[in-house]
Amino acid sequence: MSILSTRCVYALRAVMYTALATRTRPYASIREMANELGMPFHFLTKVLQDLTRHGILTSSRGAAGGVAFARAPTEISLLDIVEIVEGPELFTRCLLGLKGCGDRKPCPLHRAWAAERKRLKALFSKTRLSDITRGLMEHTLRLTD
Amino acid sequence: MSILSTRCVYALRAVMYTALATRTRPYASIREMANELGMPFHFLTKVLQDLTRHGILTSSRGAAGGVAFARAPTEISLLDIVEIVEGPELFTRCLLGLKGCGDRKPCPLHRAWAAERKRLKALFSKTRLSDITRGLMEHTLRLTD
DNA sequence: CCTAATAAAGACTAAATGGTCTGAATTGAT
DNA sequence: ATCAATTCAGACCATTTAGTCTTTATTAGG
Repeated sequence: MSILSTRCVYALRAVMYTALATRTRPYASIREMANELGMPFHFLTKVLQDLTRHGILTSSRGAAGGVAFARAPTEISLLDIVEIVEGPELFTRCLLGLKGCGDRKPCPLHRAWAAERKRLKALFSKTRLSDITRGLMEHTLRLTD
Repeated sequence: MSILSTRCVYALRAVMYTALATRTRPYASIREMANELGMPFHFLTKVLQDLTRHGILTSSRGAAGGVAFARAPTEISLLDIVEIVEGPELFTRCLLGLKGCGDRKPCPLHRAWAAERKRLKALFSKTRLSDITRGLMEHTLRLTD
């Protein structure tokens, strides 16, 4: 799809949606979220359960249930999400998958990639959900096609 | 594996190997390449056939056969390889896969990602095979674990 | 206490990706 | 001409990822 798996993309868009939705009510409904964002409901459910198990979200069953943040949204970075879904090494590993690739005995792309992955990682770690929420409320940002 | 598919990683490492091997003989043997680089032979064959069909490589069957470059290695960028294997939009599309994501009505990551993908694309397009070959000959670069 | 709405759990299917195998076509060397 | 080494072609299998379905446990509200 892109450089991220669809699981990961769903997770990111979903937490952004959750950040917006939980401003007006205690829990964001997964079914509603799936409809709004055009994602398969059951699949989204699994992705969010994963985030719940990892302490990003809490959930409530039953009527008016859904998911909310376990920690303050300002304390959750997009990197937290990506690392849970894609594994912790996306921005650490060699681009060519070589085991001992590093400054000594590098692969042909090591130098350039080492700088780039640092930037990429920073992109995700510096982005706060709270900033995104504001943009979504003002409709200057969007989460759907 | 990484942000690139294993097909793509194989393709990149293979052309780098080919650039090195064809300095001393007309064709690089695919079987030898598969052994040296630790890749499944038949799978690598397919990946290289793909590059042959797209005019990056030429091949020769029979004894002493193998693959060589169809164009001068200095005229082939790593981006050419990546775009053939991963499709032409890896560094163009929205990170969240949204259709009309752009400067007006952007997704929450658009601004940051637009800058980043440009860099990433540049990383691949600016890297010349010839530079890599030199490093490989001097053993300051490597293609295996 | 009931009931409807909801998330959790897990079995299952579908599609994409990675990998294997066999046989045919081609080539260089003997 | 023959033979061994090689790529090419395509069928096939395995693994991973994406997606579906059904059942159970839980919750709020009447």
